Amino acid sequence: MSDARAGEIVTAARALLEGHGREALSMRRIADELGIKAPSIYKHFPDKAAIESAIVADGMREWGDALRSGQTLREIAAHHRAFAHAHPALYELMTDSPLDRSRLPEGLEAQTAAPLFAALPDRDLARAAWAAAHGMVSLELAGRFPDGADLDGAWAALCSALEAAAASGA
Amino acid sequence: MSDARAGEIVTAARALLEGHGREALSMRRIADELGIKAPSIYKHFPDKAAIESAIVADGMREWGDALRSGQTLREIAAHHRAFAHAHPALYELMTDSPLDRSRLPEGLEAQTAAPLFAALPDRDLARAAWAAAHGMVSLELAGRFPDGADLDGAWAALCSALEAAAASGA
DNA sequence: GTCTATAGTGGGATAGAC
DNA sequence: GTCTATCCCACTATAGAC
Repeated sequence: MSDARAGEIVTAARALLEGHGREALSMRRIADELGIKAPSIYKHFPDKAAIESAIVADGMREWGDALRSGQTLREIAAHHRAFAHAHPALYELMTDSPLDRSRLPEGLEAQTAAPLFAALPDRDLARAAWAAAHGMVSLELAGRFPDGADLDGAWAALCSALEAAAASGA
Repeated sequence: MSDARAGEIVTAARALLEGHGREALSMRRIADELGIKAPSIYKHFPDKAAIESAIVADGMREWGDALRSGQTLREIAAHHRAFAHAHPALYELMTDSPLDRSRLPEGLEAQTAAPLFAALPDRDLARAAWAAAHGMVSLELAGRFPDGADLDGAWAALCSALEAAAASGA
């Protein structure tokens, strides 16, 4: 499971996910991408979920890195947004179902969230901020805002509200 | 398409969606529920998407009704949350993909959103609030908050921040 | 570590008889 | 307006040969 081929499989799977969307993430297509047959993959991973978990783990590491490169709430929010837009299918895979924490490296989830809790020490407000940013991103990705909507304006309003709350509530 | 049978098909489809989740929403299972065969459905609807659109339209009407029964931002948020928890699979169907507005009654989307814009006249802030509430709900439904997380507290923090912003920004 | 062959399950949709 | 029969597609996964 940690042979070189396993890495190639995860890389191919992620390329498929990011390049052709979530429904392209099938054992057959992953195998095609590598010039092998689907059953061969099972010599390297027990099932499809294991491949997805490996992709999610990679994604969360990169996501955490992106968030860590900001200090203020606005910067963190901007990095969150940019990451999601750069990797929309990956972002959805990472967020739209329960994390299988047993298949993820210990502490990875906390490490990813750390920058937000550093910027917003109040737990309730931090969770609200994480949800708000996730909501903005997922509605954007789902194409649910009207065509002319000023999304930069909505992000700015959101950040202002959260910053004010953090300043007053501390 | 507006015969009595069509209504029964939508009702059965929705019951399946809400009772057994999204993957249960198949032409075969809808037909089973009505004691007919799948091909018969095509005499009433051109394709599966048409049935889904009918479900979404019904859901949006009910959702709008729920939101309209609140005046303050807190009440509207509480109704939004309650609606989503009462109809999780329906809520996801309504929010996780682009609206096919051509298959939806004219003005329905605006009617659903109206209560929020009434409570928060600032468009940017209103969109941020809608996104934030959606983010809270979808992370809740996806089981993405830690087990002990105080979600009522996060909702309260969110509403406080938005109310304060509305009061100061007006 | 790859293959072929296959099991088993599900899906949307159409043609044409009645 | 319902049926049977069917087509075509897709998928995860396993067994066993090489």
